[in-house]
Amino acid sequence: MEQILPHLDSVFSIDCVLFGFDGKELKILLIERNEEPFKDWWALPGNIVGADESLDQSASRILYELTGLRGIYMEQYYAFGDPGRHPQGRVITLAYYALIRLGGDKELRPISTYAKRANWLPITDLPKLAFDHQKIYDKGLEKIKRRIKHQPIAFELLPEKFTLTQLQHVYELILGKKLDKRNFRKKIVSFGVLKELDEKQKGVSYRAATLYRFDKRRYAKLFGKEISF
Amino acid sequence: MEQILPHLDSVFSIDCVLFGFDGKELKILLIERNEEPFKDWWALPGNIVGADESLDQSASRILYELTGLRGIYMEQYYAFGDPGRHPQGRVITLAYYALIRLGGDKELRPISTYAKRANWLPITDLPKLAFDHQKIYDKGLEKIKRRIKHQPIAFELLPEKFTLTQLQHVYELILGKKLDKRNFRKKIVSFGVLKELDEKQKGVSYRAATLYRFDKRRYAKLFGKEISF
DNA sequence: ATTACTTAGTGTAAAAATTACACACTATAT
DNA sequence: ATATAGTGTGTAATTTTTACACTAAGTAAT
Repeated sequence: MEQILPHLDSVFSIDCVLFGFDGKELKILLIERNEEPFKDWWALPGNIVGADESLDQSASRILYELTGLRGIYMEQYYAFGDPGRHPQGRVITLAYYALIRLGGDKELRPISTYAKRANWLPITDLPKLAFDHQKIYDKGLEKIKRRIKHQPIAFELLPEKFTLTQLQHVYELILGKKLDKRNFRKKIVSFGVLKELDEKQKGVSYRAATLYRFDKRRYAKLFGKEISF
Repeated sequence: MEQILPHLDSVFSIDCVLFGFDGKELKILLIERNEEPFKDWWALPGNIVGADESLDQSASRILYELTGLRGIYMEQYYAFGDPGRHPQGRVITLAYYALIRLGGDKELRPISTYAKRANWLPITDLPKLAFDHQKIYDKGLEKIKRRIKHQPIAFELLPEKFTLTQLQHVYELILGKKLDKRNFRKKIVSFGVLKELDEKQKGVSYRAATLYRFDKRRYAKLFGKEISF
């Protein structure tokens, strides 16, 4: 990424678009840069790929260093490499996205040193981003919009046990449109990858909803068949 | 790519999976390597990204150098960068695919010098490939299988004027299954991106089929709506 | 205990899309 | 004229999608 600038002909980095969901809003993790260029700007977190790492390993390491999280579903989605994208030299960057549930049990570990601070900012109100990071983010959002229609990625944003209303909420946020409650339930249940639990939601001041869990086993068996929203 | 090996810490290259269609079979372009490592093996054509090129420009240049073709629909789809993928050092490569119609008017220009020869080989009978090129190819095929369901890429494999039977043939080859003729026609026509011409097929020894053309303008207007096979 | 409030949870009918399926037509070659 | 090979077309049954509104269940306040 951009915070370290060795004097090489070209640098290969990974930038991460970390989508977080706190139960209400979709957010992304941004850092405020402490160095030129783009000092004081917000930027996507990223880093340089290590010599002996695979790309996925590198992405996992970077995610870990920035958030303390492991075992997160993460996927590379596009390489950005315009010669002018970095003012100080050729930096080709590979973009990954990850989906993370926020709040709840463990708080995210504070971030590495190269930034003034890091913050989860709601995607509805993002600041101007450094470099071509707006473009990287845009493409990432586009990507998960498509992917959520065919892959069970929404569950990554939710706690292990969730209600159908919460799940619907995630779909609505990512797709950017309201869905019909009855039709949503009919369809999502018909995929057969949800396990209805005997438990109910707790701590709400109204009728508690049934909790569900994503059933990875049954999903694995479906392989080949396509989910389609 | 792999034929040139400057003594740098890491090298960034582009490899191309060029799918070609000759009216009968799906083929890909392979080169026979003339140098170690993997001397005499078949490999995907590729090259190193130039210092002042964007990634897409670089891919276009490489395609042009290898085939003499310009203006081909081409898209990056995955970066491969396992530390061990190249025996002589770290080479991160970005894979692009392109779809090309073979035969007909202009023959492909012969290939650069770094290979003994280049050949279009049917995908049903591929040799062992150098490096991790089998993996790159597999992922590329997977990619176009998905993409052909939502994007009008099949037309890139056909001449400008084509029959519905030829179009169906392309879909069947890529999807790897037979389709019903009447249903296929109903659906593909319903998308509204085909222009029926007044011309008929020529040179066949049976009833000549009507020719169609892909209507880019009407497709552009559809943007937002999804084609779905 | 009654009431007010808030979200959970459910069914159906109409419309649209998908599937399965077979034969007559047309051009050419002999 | 006849054989041949691929073109081009319609419909009925099934499945999927859409649109739509009320009762049930639990909590909170009185």
